[in-house]
Amino acid sequence: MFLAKQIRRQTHRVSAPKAAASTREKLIEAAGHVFAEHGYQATTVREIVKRSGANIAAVNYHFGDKLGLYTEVLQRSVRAARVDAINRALDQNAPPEDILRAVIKARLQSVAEPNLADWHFRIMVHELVQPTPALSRVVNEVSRPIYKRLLELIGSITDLPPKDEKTRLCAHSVMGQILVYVLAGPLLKQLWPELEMTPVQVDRIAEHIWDFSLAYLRQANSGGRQATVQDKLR
Amino acid sequence: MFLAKQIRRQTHRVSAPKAAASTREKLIEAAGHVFAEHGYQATTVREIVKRSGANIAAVNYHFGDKLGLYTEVLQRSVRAARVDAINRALDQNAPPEDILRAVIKARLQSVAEPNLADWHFRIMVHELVQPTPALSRVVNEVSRPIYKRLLELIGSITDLPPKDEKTRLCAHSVMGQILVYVLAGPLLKQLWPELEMTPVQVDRIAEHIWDFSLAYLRQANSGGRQATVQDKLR
DNA sequence: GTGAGATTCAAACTTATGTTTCAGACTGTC
DNA sequence: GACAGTCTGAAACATAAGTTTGAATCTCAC
Repeated sequence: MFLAKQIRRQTHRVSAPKAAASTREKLIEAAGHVFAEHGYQATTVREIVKRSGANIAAVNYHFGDKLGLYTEVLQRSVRAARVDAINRALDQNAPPEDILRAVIKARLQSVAEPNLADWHFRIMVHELVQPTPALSRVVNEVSRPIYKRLLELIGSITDLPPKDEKTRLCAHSVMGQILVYVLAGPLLKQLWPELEMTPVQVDRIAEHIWDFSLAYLRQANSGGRQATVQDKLR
Repeated sequence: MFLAKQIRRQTHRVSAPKAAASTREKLIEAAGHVFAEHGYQATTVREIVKRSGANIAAVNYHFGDKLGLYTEVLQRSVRAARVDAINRALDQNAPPEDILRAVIKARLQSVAEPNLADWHFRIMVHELVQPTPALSRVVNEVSRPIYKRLLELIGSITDLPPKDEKTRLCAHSVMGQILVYVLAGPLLKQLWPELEMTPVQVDRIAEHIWDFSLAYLRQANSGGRQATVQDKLR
């Protein structure tokens, strides 16, 4: 009895023991959506359990506390998120310009499916505005490699070193153009009601961002030497 | 007595009656900083009154409730913020390209002075991620006119109608490049520690965003006709 | 200076929320 | 079918935060 209580307090089911992970999984799924919508602070465990149909005590039983659940969600997030898609895009053997386009598209598509599976990115956004204690580490572990590869990618288009200030500024310019749709989605929707983030429209936007960015990147490339024929033909 | 209480509950000093606005002003000032840092939800009135040196009851006395104080802060924010600077930039009689540069600079400079006077924009950012009930209205009242003018400005560079989809996408591209520094400031700092948002550096960034954007805008302009000499020179 | 209203203060109240408790249900094992 | 361990449920608990209260203090016109 007493012992059991103590043990429970310590372990709180750190990993699914058997196949009874149903409640646990439902909690994570529900928590992802709620955290993504409201952020960590503004989210109540009562809303999570209500959404998942679980009991209020389930969170503490399975994850120790609210932060434990959040950590679990965040870790899955960074693992499952569009990171895969981005990495796949970055890995493919293609001209850097095409890779860039694929990356933009992969990232932007996360906005198009707000209901399913892609609260991942929105959680990152909340982390961005209001970092939670231990979790900026997780963000960092995922963001840094991607950032690094984005620098290399852009550097290979502009023929500049990845760590060059200009390369970084260009990377930020590309990131910013994507971020604005993720972050300011509701605001943009108000300013431009016709804006519908359908997959088709998202593709158009991604295409625009690519065009917009390449206009400068190509020019930056041909800054030193004269523009080559390849530069001029797409 | 009773009457006084009732009246107090209704009016809660809706406007400063005499010159005794000291506490009231201190509250607004302190609240601005705290709200900008944590957002509405995560901010406690106790932190605000502690920072301002006022008593806990002062918030309710002067503003009715926490939301009343926030509303006041937000209204001042949208009035005082860099909106003035932006409008001034938009109003000046100059070539559209130069105006665009001034706008970018004005907006970006709000990041450089994080301590003083410019929590305004950060509050907007929090509104963006977590809109508070009645206040998205305020945001809208300010954002829409600026958005409209930005469209006109960019339209005048690209020779496209302001409401054209392409114009809008370009406007978003410019906005995004600025937003990324406001929103992702802490993250970028981690990814690129050397990044110091000094006034000088901010100017360099603003200049980059301008260059980056114009590379496309000019090209878009010359989409129909051939690029003019002016287009090619700077 | 005095009184009325405005303002401040410390304390208490109310509600929301994370957490704990403990009894009971479930599950698989012997 | 009894047992041990796992899980769930309803209720209670503790704390934090927004708000209210009523007395004390201040301000200023008369």
